[in-house]
Formats: sequence, C-alpha cells, structure tokens
Amino acid sequence: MNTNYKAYELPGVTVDLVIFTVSEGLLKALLVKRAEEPFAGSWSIPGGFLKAGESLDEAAVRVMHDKTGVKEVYLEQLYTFGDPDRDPRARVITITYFALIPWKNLMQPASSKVADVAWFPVDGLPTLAFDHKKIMNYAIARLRAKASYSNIVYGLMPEKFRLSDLQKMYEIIINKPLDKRNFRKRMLATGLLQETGSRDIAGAHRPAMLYKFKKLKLTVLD
Amino acid sequence: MNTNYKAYELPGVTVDLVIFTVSEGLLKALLVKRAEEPFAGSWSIPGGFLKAGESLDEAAVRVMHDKTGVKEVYLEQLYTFGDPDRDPRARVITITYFALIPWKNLMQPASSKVADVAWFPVDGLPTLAFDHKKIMNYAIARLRAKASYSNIVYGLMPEKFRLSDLQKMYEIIINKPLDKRNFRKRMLATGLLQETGSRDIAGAHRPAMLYKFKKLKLTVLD
DNA sequence: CCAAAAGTGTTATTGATACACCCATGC
DNA sequence: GCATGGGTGTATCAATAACACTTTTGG
Repeated sequence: MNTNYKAYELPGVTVDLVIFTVSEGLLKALLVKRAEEPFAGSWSIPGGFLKAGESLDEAAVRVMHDKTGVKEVYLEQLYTFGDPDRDPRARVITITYFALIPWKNLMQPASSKVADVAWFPVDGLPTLAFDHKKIMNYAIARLRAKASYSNIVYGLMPEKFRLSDLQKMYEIIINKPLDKRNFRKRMLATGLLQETGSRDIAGAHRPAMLYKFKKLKLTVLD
Repeated sequence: MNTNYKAYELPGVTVDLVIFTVSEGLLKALLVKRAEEPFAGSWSIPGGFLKAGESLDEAAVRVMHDKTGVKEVYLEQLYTFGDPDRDPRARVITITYFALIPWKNLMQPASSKVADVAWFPVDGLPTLAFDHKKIMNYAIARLRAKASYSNIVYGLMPEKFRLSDLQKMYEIIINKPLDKRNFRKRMLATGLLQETGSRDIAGAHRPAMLYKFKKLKLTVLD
C-alpha cells in the first residue's frame, strides 16, 4: 500500500464484517487479534481486501468463510466508512457487513488460519483497533433494531425447537425480556411456525411441543 | 484508470448521488448527460472520484455543490455498489448517497459547468447509464420510506407555509393522498410547528394561517 | 351567491401491552 | 407432593384510519 497522497490516489478497499452468534445465553461477536502494526496485539473485526472480479457480497462471504468455516448465513451490508485517517498507513475505505450465524454451525474450535480468533460477548468487548468500535456499535444497533421486526433470528434456531427456546433467542439479541403469552401469540400469528408431532424429552417438567419453520425464508435485503 | 485485473488491484472509488427536489408538484431527480464513453449521450446520476484527504461525506457535499450550487441539504449514505462489471472500463466501486434539496435554493438554470444537467420527474426517467437504474430505484424507495416517519421533508419548505402546502409536499414525495384532518392532527401533535401571526394573501378563499418550524433540526443519521 | 380552500371531531379498528393461574411431568 | 417449565385468555390503551360539514374570503 502506498502512503503518498495524490489528488486522486486510489484508496485501498476492504470488506470488514461484524459476525454475531449466540452461545451460552449471550450475544457474541467474532474478533481477530492483529499480528502486525498498526494496532499490533489489538483486537479487530475480521476483514480483507477486495479481490479483482469479486463482488462486495462475495468478498463478505469469503471473509466469513475464512474465519468461521461457515458460508450460509444472514449477511447484510451495513455502512461504508472512509474517513481519510481511519487507517494510519494509507487511505483505506471499508464496506462493512454484519452477519448472524448459528453457533452449532461453527466448527469448534474456531478455524485457526488466523491464530488469534475469539468470540466476545458484546457487552464485554476489548478495545478495538482503527474505527472498529464505531462499526461495532453501529452493527449492534442495527441487529437489535432489525431483530424486532424481521425474522433474521430464525436462521439461528435448530431444526426443532420449543417456543421458549425461540423466545430466549429473541431476548438475548434484543436484550430485554418479553412476555411469554404475547410472544407466543405473535409468533403463532405469523403462520410461519409448524408443530412437529414430537415433544422434547427434557427434565422434570411438562414436555414442550417442538416447532419448526414452515419455509425458512431468510430476508436478504431490507 | 487501469484495465488490468490483478488479484488485489485497487479499484476506483467514486461517490455518486441521487439528488431529489420537488417542483411543479413533482418529485424530480437530477441527472447529467455523459459526454464520454462508455454510455456517451446517456443520462446518469452525478458523481465523482473520491479525492485524497476527503471523507465520503465531504465528497458527497462536493459533488452536490458542483452540480447544484447548494451545500446545506439533507444528505444520507444509501448503499455501496461494487459489482466487478458495473463499469466496463475498470473496477469501480461507488458509495451512493441521496440528497433532498429545496427547489428555491437552486440557482436557475442549473449550474452549467457540466453542460447537460437536467431535472427529471422520477416517474418519467430516461434510460440510465451503468447500474444507475438500480441505484435510483433504491434511492426512491428509501426516500419514500423515510419520508413517512421522519421529518426530512421539513428542509424543503419555505420559511412560512400553509399546512396544506406541507401536506402537498408529503403527498408528492410518498406519492399517495393523505386525509386532511388526520394530517393536521398529526403535524400539530409533533409540537414542531408554530403559528406565525400572519395569514396568506391568496385568492378567492378563506386565508390560511401560516406556520413555521420551531427549531429546524435536520435528521442526519438514522 | 358562488367558487375555492380553510378549518374542525368523533367513531371504529387495529395492534400492543399488561397481567395470573392451572397443567403435565420427573423425582 | 413439590419443583420445573409448559401452556392458556382477557381487558386496557394507544395509534391509526375513516369519514362530512361549516367558515371565510374574493369575485
């Protein structure tokens, strides 16, 4: 990369992702530890330079796959950041995306081409490199806003699940408790849920009906 | 610009704008006629390459000012388009914005550094160069969605106006009629409007109260 | 007195919220 | 029989949508 600034110097173009998942009852984001300067040793959100012949969405999927091994996910363009001094080395603009992937799809431990990759609960994030704190906040706000009125949460559920599991998932993401009766009413009213015949085999309580989604249609754009 | 594709070739980065205004009862967008290939003679949305040291927002304001003479406007980043073949010459990604400016602020006729600049009603647009049709559609959808629940329309009004003028402005933008009584109720309920003492001096009918905005606070981000 | 736009309230519908008790099971 | 989570219905409130007539002015 080039540090001379000419009038129309071509900036570097990266695609950076805020990748969310839910595990252990917490909303978590994937971070990578930087090996090189600047910000060596700091955590940052995963990303990479845009390659020739690759669309922005494809680049996002590639970065996603490199870091998590997962390809099929909810993925949405977030915002493009390009302040002239956001990278101290050279002009770099970044198209950011956010993704939401099911914990169970991840090959544990996290794929390790990049040695230091880790999931952090979003309310316990370390200091982030570059302007990644800003990007992260933006992504969290968008995810929470979107979760309330769309069905992006669906992709996170296992094939069969209890309504209480689904409610828990919503509560973790939007970070507030929901009323059980109202929740069930609303969910069933969507017509997207279908009873499976079976019930869970859990512990010392009444077994719950297991549901599945009628047609798992992920919203791709807003 | 460079037509060789290497693995990490730096793409060109432009900032393109869909600039809206309202005049003669119509929602219009500003287009420029391309002088050069590709798409010579076609209409396109205004834009320009990002300059060194300039933020994305600053570039948008610059393009805006170059084409319209106007600087203070509602401006919002829309989406970033970067399909590999969207420009036949070379890889160019574009960060798009949409703007909404008051017709009265424009120096008529439209500034003519670029000879062929014209306003087109959005329901009578010509064929557009590149992927600009897609960008335009996206911008129109976003503008309409946003107009319904935000106050971006305010910046389009003159200092004093009748409530019926304000209603007409909304109707033009969202492209559907509104109920007069419900509209007035809602508007007055916001608390943002203030009666001026004066009334309009119009024609053969009961003179209307003129209103102004209490504090003209433009929404800058969502 | 006619044309033209200003101005004004009430009702119905819908969607969102608040809220408490009984049920089926394993131990 | 008790602890655990599953499962259910109703009343209230707020926001939205539908809807028609009288008023003031100029010509």
